[in-house]
Amino acid sequence: MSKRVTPRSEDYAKWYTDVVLKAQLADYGPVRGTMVIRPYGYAIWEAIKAAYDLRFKETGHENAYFPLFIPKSYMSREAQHVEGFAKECAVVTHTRLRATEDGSGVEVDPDSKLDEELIIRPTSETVIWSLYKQWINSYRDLPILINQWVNIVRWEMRTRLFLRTTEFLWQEGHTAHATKDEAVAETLKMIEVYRQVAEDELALPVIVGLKSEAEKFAGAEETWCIEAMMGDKRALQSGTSHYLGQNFAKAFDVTFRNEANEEQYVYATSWGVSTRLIGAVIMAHGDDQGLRLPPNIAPIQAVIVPIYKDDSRDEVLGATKELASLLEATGARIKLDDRDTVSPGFKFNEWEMKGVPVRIELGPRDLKQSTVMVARRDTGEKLSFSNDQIVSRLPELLTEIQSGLYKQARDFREANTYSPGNWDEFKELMNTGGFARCGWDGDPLTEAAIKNETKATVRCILDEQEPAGIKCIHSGKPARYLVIFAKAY
RNA sequence: CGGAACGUGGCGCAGCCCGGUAGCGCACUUGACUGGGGGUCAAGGGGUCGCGGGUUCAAAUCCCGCCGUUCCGACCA
Repeated sequence: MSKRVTPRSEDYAKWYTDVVLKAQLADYGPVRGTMVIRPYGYAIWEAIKAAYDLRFKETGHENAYFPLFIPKSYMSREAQHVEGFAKECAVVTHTRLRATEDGSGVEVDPDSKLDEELIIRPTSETVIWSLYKQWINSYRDLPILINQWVNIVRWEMRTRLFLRTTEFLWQEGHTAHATKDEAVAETLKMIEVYRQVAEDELALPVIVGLKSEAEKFAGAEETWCIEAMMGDKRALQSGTSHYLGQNFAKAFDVTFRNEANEEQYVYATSWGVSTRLIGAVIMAHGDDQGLRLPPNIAPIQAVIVPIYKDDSRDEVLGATKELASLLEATGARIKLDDRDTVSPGFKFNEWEMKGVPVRIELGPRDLKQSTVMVARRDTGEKLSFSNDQIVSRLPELLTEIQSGLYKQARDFREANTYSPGNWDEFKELMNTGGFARCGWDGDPLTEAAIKNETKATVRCILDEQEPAGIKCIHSGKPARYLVIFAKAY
């Protein structure tokens, strides 16, 4: 493997894969479409997870765990749901192996065939609603506000590390409510939580909107989403929150008695974000040196690299250890890279590849002057600070980098968001890349035609209100919605 | 599932056309020198050439079959 990553301008897809592999975030698993999340990548996931989990709990949700296996028959209860997921379900048909007769290996034991096959969850609405049926009898049992952090399997044809893999990690919230208003409010509350954490913690500017009929979740009445622009100007759906109406309650016959002693179906929501967010962070912030991590989710916020010759070694190492504990006392996540086996130049490149926001160099020169050299990953700037300064400046520096990365990504999105005036301009824009903010007549046939001609899809509907005086970019009819069109991952 | 390419030390590749001792770079091991942007020199270790069959005195190389992977489409968080 070469030392550098493929430049983004040369081959964006290859750049992405290079960064994932060289920053040691993930590796390919032995089964097609699977990935191994390596410790550094998993640490990023843990930070993202912690940020979301905190907000979920603050908004009244509890974590639980539902089984991986779902009876096949459950999948067919909700008509749209089965249509949406049937083609990508992994199915368990047998329960054991046996040695082959010639002893050369193992084979499926035909005697162990299951009467009813099991589906490995592609999402858990069905299994969860089969339990909610048992748990809900009265309005006094509502609302139920449950979340789970789990792995799921969707047998995709083509996969890409973090963005689309056969198995991935996510969280899925599943709530049950007595009224439509309450369920709709929950749906909106959670998309707002998604927006906040994406923007405040991942420094990922997102657009909040509603999915079109074609793009919404299989089984939902309405799907709300957050959409982000990646470094190649394509869109990435980064989180979704669904208002499910009474669809699953009806499919699983979940009713309750309201205060007037009337039997009613329960209203539902579900919402999820996945390890795909790691892909979003990589593509929103990464550059040709590798990853650039927002300090709030960086496993290491500042790395200290000692620089010494044999005669200065003990003195420098002593000083860096002291500095490390001073900086740790500020609450920052610090790594002292005291490996003696690689050169400082190697460490610089390695930590830049891994996106550590701040690098602090300390060598004999600094020792004499009581200073340190500080390099910012976001701007590449190198600055000299006195020993005292760095301790008070580091927290500020991390805050600046956090907001700087957000601002860079938002400016990039704004600079690449256009309002094309006619169909030719639209087509040209979809060729060169970017978001198109324009009118759409709301007709699924128009949407399909646009996708067919340009590969662009409705990323989200910005406002449910009919926009005055705006025409559909494709049909020229009065627009039903103001939307964002873009090519998406 | 349609189109294309590729399977050779851990990784990336050359060798194949034209059959005859399996090679290069990176990585790895040991030592010395080095150390402020991916170090230098020296000495080492490691390969059933994806699997199965065929042709041949002889197969990484030619032929047939299978398996796998990647890329491009359709599908998708």
